[in-house]
Amino acid sequence: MTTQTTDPRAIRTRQLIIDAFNQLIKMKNFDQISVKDITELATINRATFYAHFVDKYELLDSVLTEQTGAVMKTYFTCQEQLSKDLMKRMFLSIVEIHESMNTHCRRGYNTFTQMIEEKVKGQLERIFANLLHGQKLDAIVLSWGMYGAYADWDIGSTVRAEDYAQEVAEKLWAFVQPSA
Amino acid sequence: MTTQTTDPRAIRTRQLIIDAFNQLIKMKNFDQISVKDITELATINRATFYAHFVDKYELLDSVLTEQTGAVMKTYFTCQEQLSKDLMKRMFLSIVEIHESMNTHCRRGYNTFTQMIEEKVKGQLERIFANLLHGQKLDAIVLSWGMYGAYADWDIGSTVRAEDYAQEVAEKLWAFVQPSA
DNA sequence: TCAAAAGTGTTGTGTAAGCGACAAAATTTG
DNA sequence: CAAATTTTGTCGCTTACACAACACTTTTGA
Repeated sequence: MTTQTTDPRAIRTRQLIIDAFNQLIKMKNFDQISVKDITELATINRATFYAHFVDKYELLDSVLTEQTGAVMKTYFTCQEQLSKDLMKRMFLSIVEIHESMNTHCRRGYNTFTQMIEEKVKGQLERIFANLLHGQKLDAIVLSWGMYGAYADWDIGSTVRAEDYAQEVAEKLWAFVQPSA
Repeated sequence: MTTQTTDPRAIRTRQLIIDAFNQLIKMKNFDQISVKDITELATINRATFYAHFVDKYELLDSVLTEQTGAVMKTYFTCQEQLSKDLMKRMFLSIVEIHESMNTHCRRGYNTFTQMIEEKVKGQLERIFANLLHGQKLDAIVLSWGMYGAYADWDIGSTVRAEDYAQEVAEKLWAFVQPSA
């Protein structure tokens, strides 16, 4: 939860930076994009960039957060009850996050996977913790477990994502409901 | 020739205002568009609007100038030599200016025709004066004559614009080259 | 290999734009 | 018609951004 300005100038400028970055990342590797490139495309002053982000790595970080969050939002809301179906959709959202990142940043996808993993696990953990009313350890196990399952599926599973998601949801559900 | 800022902030803001206005003019009559509407859609402060334009009438004026100029640019450049063909294209540009205005602002087109006439005649006069190296009276006669021809054609001519343009060009050419 | 060029991050100063408030039109409504 | 509401310009104050200059690091290429 960063400060979050309401000043329309700051909002516009931030968006200009993000838009410019998203354009550049389609064509270049992350490490061959300079802050100068970004600010020139965004038609803002370089000094202004540093008023919004400490460096391009923080920019990347916040873009990834935004992207992953946006995809998740299309699969589920944080207000839902925990359920097998919710878990299934959480898994499927991970699949789509990677797919969209892969097509969006073709060039540098591999260099981002580590960051994406951290982002996604972090967000999943927060959501689980929220739904389980603060059972921190459970939330950690679930988020890591789910992401691990995804990573395994990604390596070379031949099963359809849908089916695998179902299986994962069953397993994790059993974990949170050991009674049944 | 207004001051013309190079400050990217001012350029962006001006564009935001113009874009917002162009959106609104598609849906509302000019006189039911308030400055407040424009600034809200443009997400700028109302006070800022008045730093760029004295009122919405000046905004309209400069938008019309821009639009007519943009269309003309697609038909000819100010660097050309005066020729029958150039005159023909000048005439055709008038036709297109009215067509595009008509489809663009459906609602309030009629209220603008007077302003468009003044803009177009003014621009044509400047171009003619430039090409004729400052024969002011010739330039006036030519611009009024050409626009008058357009107005007449517009009322109810059944001739194709192309053909009429050819005719007009011949006539005006004879005027500037009385020797032939 | 080393000089030129390009990029980084920071700072001070000036300016464009945001914001709230205001009185004075202009519009709407009862 | 008058009261209520909206719109209009304007003003003082604050903030976000532009710009130029800076020392510094990294990349480039002759």
